[in-house]
Amino acid sequence: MTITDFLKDLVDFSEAELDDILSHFQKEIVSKSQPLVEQGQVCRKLYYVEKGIGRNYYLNSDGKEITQLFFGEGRFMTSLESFFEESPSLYNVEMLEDAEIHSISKNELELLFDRYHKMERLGRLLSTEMLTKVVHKLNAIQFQTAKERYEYMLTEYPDIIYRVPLGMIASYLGMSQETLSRIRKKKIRD
Amino acid sequence: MTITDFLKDLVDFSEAELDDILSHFQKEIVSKSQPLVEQGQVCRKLYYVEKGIGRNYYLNSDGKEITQLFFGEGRFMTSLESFFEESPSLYNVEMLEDAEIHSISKNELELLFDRYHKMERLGRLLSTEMLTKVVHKLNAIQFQTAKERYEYMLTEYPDIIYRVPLGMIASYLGMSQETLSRIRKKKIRD
DNA sequence: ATCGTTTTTTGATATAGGTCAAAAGAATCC
DNA sequence: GGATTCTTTTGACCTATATCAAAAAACGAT
Repeated sequence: MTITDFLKDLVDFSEAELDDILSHFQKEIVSKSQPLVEQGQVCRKLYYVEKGIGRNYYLNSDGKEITQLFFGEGRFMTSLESFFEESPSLYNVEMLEDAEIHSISKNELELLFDRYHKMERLGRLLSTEMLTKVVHKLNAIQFQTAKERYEYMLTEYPDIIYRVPLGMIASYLGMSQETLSRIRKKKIRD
Repeated sequence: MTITDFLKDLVDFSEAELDDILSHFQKEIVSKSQPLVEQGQVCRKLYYVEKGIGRNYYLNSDGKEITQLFFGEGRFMTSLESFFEESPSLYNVEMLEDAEIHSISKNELELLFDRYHKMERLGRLLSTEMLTKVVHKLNAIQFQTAKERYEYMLTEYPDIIYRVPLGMIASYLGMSQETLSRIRKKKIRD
């Protein structure tokens, strides 16, 4: 879904408003694995994912990559806290496929928030939506077995599960890659 | 912190705006354990917690209570998805102490969002803040040992940890009450 | 203060899922 | 199209934490 359609769907901007808003976004073509943000840097941009899948991840104390969130097409992606509070990012952000994204800096975004009541609404709606998604995930992780967590992933992100390496999904679901591999095998047999 | 001070701190409302906004909230005195929302009902209100601690929780398939989130003083509390999407709540919501809260219905809130650009901003800021908190928790839960999760709780919610029963904290942290009891005992010895 | 209820602790035992290591299978590159 | 690298699977073993059960402690109401 193009960013234009996405914005129109959520809030009924006028043509003029929409044009102005879109003019503050930059289209970027990025290739697979090219880092957009690195752990320790301040994340300066918010991205809309038009094509591709992104993720943010960090290296734990054993140097293992832990995927925190995936961002599919039609989602806004950033290193949340870093972007909004201009603090060093705890996460790396990257695209997992060659991708087309649209970026906007914090200043430009704030400017749009100031200028348009409707833009502020858009921000609120997106933030609330994201919040409910994260709460869902939290629920899945907090008290479910490895098998149930995999099933949650299957229903919630069927598009993503077959497009990214197993190890990333495993860490996203809070289990080892070996465990996920065994679960998946057992699933297929059933 | 009173709701008035809280709102003023976040966004610079004029006196008139603030008066109008506050007039849409109802002050409620609720006693401990009195249910505000029950699993299956639609949650009709958003609450500001002025005094007391609230939580939302659900009963899992074994009938055990799982606490999902705590809401301390100065926080907005609701059954998130239920309130915004008017869907049956997955959670029960209650106060854990005799409490003073301020409530607003979805219609009145939407009315304020429509009326004031600044109100919309308030909503966005609160939602974003909540989002980062939940992401933090997710992080803590996803890959940390029981001991580390307890330490996260100590630093993130030192006020809450000594005011609510152990079992609720244990389920909030995704571990059994026995495990939390043993961890805490060991901590004291060090 | 005392009885009943709720919460916390403790001990014994069980198990889901982790870790390590190696093999098998895919994908990528010259 | 084989060599190299990356990803997934498999097996053996181990550990953190769950579960069960019962005692101890704390809390609340009369």
